[in-house]
Amino acid sequence: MGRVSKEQAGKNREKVVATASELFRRRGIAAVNITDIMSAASLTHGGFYNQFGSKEALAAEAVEFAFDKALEAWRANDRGSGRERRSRLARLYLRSAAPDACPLPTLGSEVAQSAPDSDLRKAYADGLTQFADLLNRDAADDRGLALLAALVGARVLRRASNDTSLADEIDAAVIAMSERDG
Amino acid sequence: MGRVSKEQAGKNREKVVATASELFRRRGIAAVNITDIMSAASLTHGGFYNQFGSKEALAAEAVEFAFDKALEAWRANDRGSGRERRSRLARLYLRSAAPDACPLPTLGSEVAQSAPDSDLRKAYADGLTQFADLLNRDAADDRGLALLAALVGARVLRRASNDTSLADEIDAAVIAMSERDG
DNA sequence: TGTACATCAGTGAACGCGCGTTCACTGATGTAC
DNA sequence: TGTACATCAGTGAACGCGCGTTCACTGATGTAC
Repeated sequence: MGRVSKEQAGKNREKVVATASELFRRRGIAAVNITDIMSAASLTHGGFYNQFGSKEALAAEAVEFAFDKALEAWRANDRGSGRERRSRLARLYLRSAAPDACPLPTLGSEVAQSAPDSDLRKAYADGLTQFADLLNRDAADDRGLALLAALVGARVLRRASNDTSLADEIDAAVIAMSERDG
Repeated sequence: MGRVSKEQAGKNREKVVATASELFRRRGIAAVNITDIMSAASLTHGGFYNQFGSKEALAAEAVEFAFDKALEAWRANDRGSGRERRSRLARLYLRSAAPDACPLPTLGSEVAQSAPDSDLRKAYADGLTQFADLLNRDAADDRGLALLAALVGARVLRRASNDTSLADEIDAAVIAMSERDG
């Protein structure tokens, strides 16, 4: 194919990050290989190391990207205050599908396995802080933090079980909590 | 070493399951290899397939074992009712360390990647149902389910972030919720 | 109860596959004159 | 503005390592007589 314009190369790079971000959120980091990512971005795997230092470096970027998208969706729906605000955000969170989904539940355990000072871990911790701040912003106590934990847990449990009806019950219970507990 | 008595072989098998159960809860399934498990149980890796069909088969058994241990700890502390009962169980849950810890947060995403009809998934789903039933037992509504989600989320987030103080805050918020929300 | 043989738990080396990473190569882009 | 050369994004084959799994072997246990 030969060399490609700088502009095109930049676009390709962005596409790889966005693609990886979605694949990682859907299937986890370890379960997705470089070839998967590159071919989903319409490239071949060999060129990967022209753009990224390693798979983990890409993972860190992809996680940052994922948080940006997820937080963006939250900010776009950030109206009102207190209980009403939290329950709107909770509903949004539990409904959002892969491309907009939050990486907190999906990638938690893989991040837990990465080195304590890795960029991946930093990206995750940073995203967590932003979510926590946003959700807890207008609470006198820590209701927002408890809700965040419940949201993350609800998604973890839904993904792992194939019992959709129990997962639906859990979601409903978390939303009910957000409406009650204000 | 030569053949070993049936009784000893049985003990060895149990030890492998118990060891694997702890290692998996601590580090996840993929991050622990057969050699790790067998040598932690004072055996060599070659004998593994005398006792187990595959790593995943062991994982399913180890997860069952883990749920048994975790549920046992809960049942031993199951007193009172309503809000008070739930908050006691919540405290216990958030404090328990690896050998007694619940597999729900740690193994969620690896289970999510396993085949829909795998024994691993069944073991996980079964454990989830038991936890849900137990915690939600005496609630008129689904408060127990919301709390379970929050407990799982709190542990996922603690493991993934190295920000201990935020994790502590989240735990406190979940406990506060369990005390308030009764 | 003792003896000969079969079984099979455990050992350690080896196999094979998947995957992250490297490398020689291509040819269009970017640059120097 | 055109031409010659250098650069480097992308390609596809190959490398090397880790790990699940297999296998030939050992020798104590279990069993048949």
